[in-house]
Amino acid sequence: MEHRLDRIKKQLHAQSYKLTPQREATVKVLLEREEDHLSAEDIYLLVKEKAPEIGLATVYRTLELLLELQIVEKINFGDGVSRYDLRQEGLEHFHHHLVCVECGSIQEIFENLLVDVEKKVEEEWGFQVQDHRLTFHGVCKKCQQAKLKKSRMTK
Amino acid sequence: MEHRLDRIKKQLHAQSYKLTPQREATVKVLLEREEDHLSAEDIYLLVKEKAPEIGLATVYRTLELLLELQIVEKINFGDGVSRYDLRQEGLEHFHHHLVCVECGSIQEIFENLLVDVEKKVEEEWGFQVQDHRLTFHGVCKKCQQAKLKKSRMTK
DNA sequence: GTGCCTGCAAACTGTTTGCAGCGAT
DNA sequence: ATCGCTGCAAACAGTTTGCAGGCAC
Repeated sequence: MEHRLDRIKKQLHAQSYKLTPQREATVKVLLEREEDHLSAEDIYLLVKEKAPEIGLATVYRTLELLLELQIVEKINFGDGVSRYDLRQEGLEHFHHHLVCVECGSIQEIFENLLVDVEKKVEEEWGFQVQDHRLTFHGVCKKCQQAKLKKSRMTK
Repeated sequence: MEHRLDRIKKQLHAQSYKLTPQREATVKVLLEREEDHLSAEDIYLLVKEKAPEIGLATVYRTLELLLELQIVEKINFGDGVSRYDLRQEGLEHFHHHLVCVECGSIQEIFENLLVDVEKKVEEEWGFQVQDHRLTFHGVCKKCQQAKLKKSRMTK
């Protein structure tokens, strides 16, 4: 965990930005809650626990900065809120998401499922792909099992 | 074009909603500008040309209704605005988008490129897919050619 | 008259901006 | 002394809501 923070620190310095206490607290929250797809507000509240004097605007500015440095990605699952997701180190493509319509959980897929699809898009549509966003909406394993159980009970 | 309007009218009636003049004007705009990925504001301005007395709130309410009836889809390309896209009749899956980072154009792909991918997701992750969102960001054919031309000129 | 639908204005939510102050160099 | 960074408050943009009136049945 620490090494990732260090690497981010270096990335910032390389572009002559500083890793201020507020920025560090924000990055730490992102690292700790990596799987969580937090909104800016969520992050703000969590950062406040570490650094109570921080302002929401600072969180937004930090996130914008991290976005610019490609450390995080901004995603939008359809509710009006932007969520922030750490990019995987050493993974050139953006990972996919499985959003459960029952329980709202969000699972991540790091395997690149789109290699063939991208090839096809480049060949058949002449479109030079740089990045992608892929989200599936449906029912997660857990909720399927829960539903099954329920239907057996009512039988 | 008329037949699609008729069909939508029937869909509304089936759920005991009325196709009021305002709703009709809104749907007509959506049909006429089908390829355009309009925002609510865009739609509002276009509808105003047909029905100047309409209010923005009505447009929002109509779009919400159409969303509920699965006639349109709400999409978000990352700028803060929701855009509305007519679903293709007789196409069960939601179509894909190619967003050009150079010129901002948005191209649609109606072919379902995700059949194999969805199968894999169901099998390997146990996730029961209902719908998907796939967007590619990159450079469209036109802009690639324009860039090529430019680079030849500077040679 | 009942109930759906509308326009308007106000409210709300998430995000951005302006500004004065602070702290490190 | 400069300059980047911060907190606060105000501004802003997109969307939603409350409400009184209107229209169709």
